[in-house]
Amino acid sequence: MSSSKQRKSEIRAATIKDVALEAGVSPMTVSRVVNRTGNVRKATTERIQRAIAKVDYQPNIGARRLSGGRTYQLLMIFNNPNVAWTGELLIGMMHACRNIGYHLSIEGVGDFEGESIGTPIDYEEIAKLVDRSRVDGVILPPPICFDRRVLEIVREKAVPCVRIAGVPTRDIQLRVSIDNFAGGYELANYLVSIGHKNLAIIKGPEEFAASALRFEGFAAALRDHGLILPACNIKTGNFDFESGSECARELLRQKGRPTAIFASNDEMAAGTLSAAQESNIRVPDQLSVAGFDDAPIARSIWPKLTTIRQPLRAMGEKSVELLESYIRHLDTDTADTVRPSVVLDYELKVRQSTAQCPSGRP
Amino acid sequence: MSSSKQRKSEIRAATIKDVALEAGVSPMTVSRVVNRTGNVRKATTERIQRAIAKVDYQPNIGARRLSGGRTYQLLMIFNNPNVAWTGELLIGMMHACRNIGYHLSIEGVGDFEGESIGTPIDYEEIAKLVDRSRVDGVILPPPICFDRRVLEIVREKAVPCVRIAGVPTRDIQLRVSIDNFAGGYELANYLVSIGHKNLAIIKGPEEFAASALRFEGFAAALRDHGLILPACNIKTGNFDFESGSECARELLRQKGRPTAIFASNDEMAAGTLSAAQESNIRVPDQLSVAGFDDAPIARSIWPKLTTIRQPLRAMGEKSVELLESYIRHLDTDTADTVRPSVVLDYELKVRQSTAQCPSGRP
DNA sequence: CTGAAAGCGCTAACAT
DNA sequence: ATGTTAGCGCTTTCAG
Repeated sequence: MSSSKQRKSEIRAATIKDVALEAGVSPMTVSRVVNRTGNVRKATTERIQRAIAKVDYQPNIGARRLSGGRTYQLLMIFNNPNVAWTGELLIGMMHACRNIGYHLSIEGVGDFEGESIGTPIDYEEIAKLVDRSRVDGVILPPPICFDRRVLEIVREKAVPCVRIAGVPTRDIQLRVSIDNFAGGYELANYLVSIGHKNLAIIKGPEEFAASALRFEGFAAALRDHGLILPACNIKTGNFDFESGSECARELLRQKGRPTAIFASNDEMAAGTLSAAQESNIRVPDQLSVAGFDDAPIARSIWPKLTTIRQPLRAMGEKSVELLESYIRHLDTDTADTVRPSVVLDYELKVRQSTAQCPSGRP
Repeated sequence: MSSSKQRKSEIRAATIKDVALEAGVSPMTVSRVVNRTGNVRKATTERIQRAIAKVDYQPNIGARRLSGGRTYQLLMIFNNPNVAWTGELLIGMMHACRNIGYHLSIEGVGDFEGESIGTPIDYEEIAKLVDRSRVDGVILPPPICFDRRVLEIVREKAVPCVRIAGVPTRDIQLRVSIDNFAGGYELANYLVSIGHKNLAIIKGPEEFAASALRFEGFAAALRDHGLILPACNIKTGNFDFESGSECARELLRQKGRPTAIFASNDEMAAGTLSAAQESNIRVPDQLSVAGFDDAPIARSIWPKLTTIRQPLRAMGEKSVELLESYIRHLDTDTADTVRPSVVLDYELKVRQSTAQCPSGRP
């Protein structure tokens, strides 16, 4: 009377025995091939691989975790209330997990019911989470991946960990990111190329390494063009809509107000647009606004945002792949063959929120 | 040399045997309690439950799926490119899954790389997915839950299934939703209460049952107030930003243009705002705009959207709980004790995109 | 380089 | 109402 028995299309899935029979070897040898544990003759390996394809074998994850030391389970811990952003990563991760036979669980920490980033983190909760969940590895997206205490906890527990964004640290090597500095640089370069000379930036929170890099790239480009970035044109927001519009209001209130504002992410760029509209400043005619991320919101507002696109899904996939290969190499003794840091390509997306600098202005 | 053995805090997790020992019963009796399979004396049950708490026992899902008929795995199939929206559901689902000891996998079908809803569905792909993944149950959020062919496939495979939104059907009973009719009604009622008489609606795609209900509720409220809804004030969009602005442009181009527009979801409402801004129509002074969902975007644009809030996370949670209880009752013979349809509360959120109807206009 | 034996934690089926 | 037995599919360990 079990539920699964009531399913009509019940066909027994192929097991390791089926493959062994098909290839004329023992299950153990098949296991070695599947787990790439080496020490199998090439000819045998190929024969087994053909057999695997033929019977459409997929290892039973339940059996694996029962016998082996691994749990075949990864955990993503997140505290970013921007679900659209995190969701894009998540889709990539789940996709990669399916491909490599892993499960993914996710845990939200802190108050991500609200919209604002940076609510306090309960460190004990995280420690417990990592202990209890008994996962093979942990994935940390921003902003939690910038938190030193969290990184410490992960190091103490000695659980393999990959970070999305962030900068390399001594303890936690695995990392997937784009080149945030170059992204900031390219964006500034573009804004200058269309005539802007009086530029402003809304930085992200100080703790975000990615945010600092975007700022540095931006500033470097202005320097290289012989432009100055006055302190009054540098604001610091919180990566959310409210802080973006807050900072923009301050910038737009100034006498010689900037002709272009770079908000360090799309949410704050949306806030900037909002502030401009409140003040009847027309974008892009009177003001150019650019964001960073190419989050869904970049295309769901008017005007659509010029932005630097991060390949979030690809980053999610890569993070899982990287982590898994690291975990796998831990068991053999070739851990050092894993390249710890993967940097993916960004892309400048020019849309309607930026335009040639209105002539007649400095 | 296994990776897990290198973890410092390695403490063997409690097994069913530990519980049995602690409670002075056999593992089998513990199993019966854990799985609520009945036929255990109340006193014994309580003793076992205390033991479970004491040793902090959590069933090993791997062992469970290996021995039992169940896979303890659910599958969400989605084709909605709006990741923010689907992501909210997902968070709720994952949360519930963790609580009940299930795993969740997700599969995107169709081209959800793009932004537009309603790309063609590959039915064979779905059939294969359900076959291959061998899950205990399937969760279908909109819009895929409105697709008749998909529902047919699920019925043929006889796999338990819960739908988010949608209307009851003969074959697939399990369903979580809000009262879309009432939501549409309440929103229209509110708009009329603040003086609007010339109202327009942008409907969602015809196939979406939820969309049709919102429309009917909206229309009913107008009728009840003695107002008419002329055909020229009814447009049909695609639940995305582009179609929303497209429809709004048409509405605003008209002679006696409406003073309030209800877009059937927030994405289309955002598009409506965009169209208004293009035409220099000030919202909410000259035009009120309302959406539906309270998706994240409702609070990331200016002016913030008046909308009907759907409790998406709660809906995600409920869908998993409902499905699991159904699956569990399949094994015993009390399937009919599961209430198939759960209707959660919506909430009218009044924000800045709506205002008193400008007097002097009809 | 390959195989045989044992057991992971749990539950179905069969006792009692 | 409770206990016993067997086995799920895989990997670890130990033998060749």
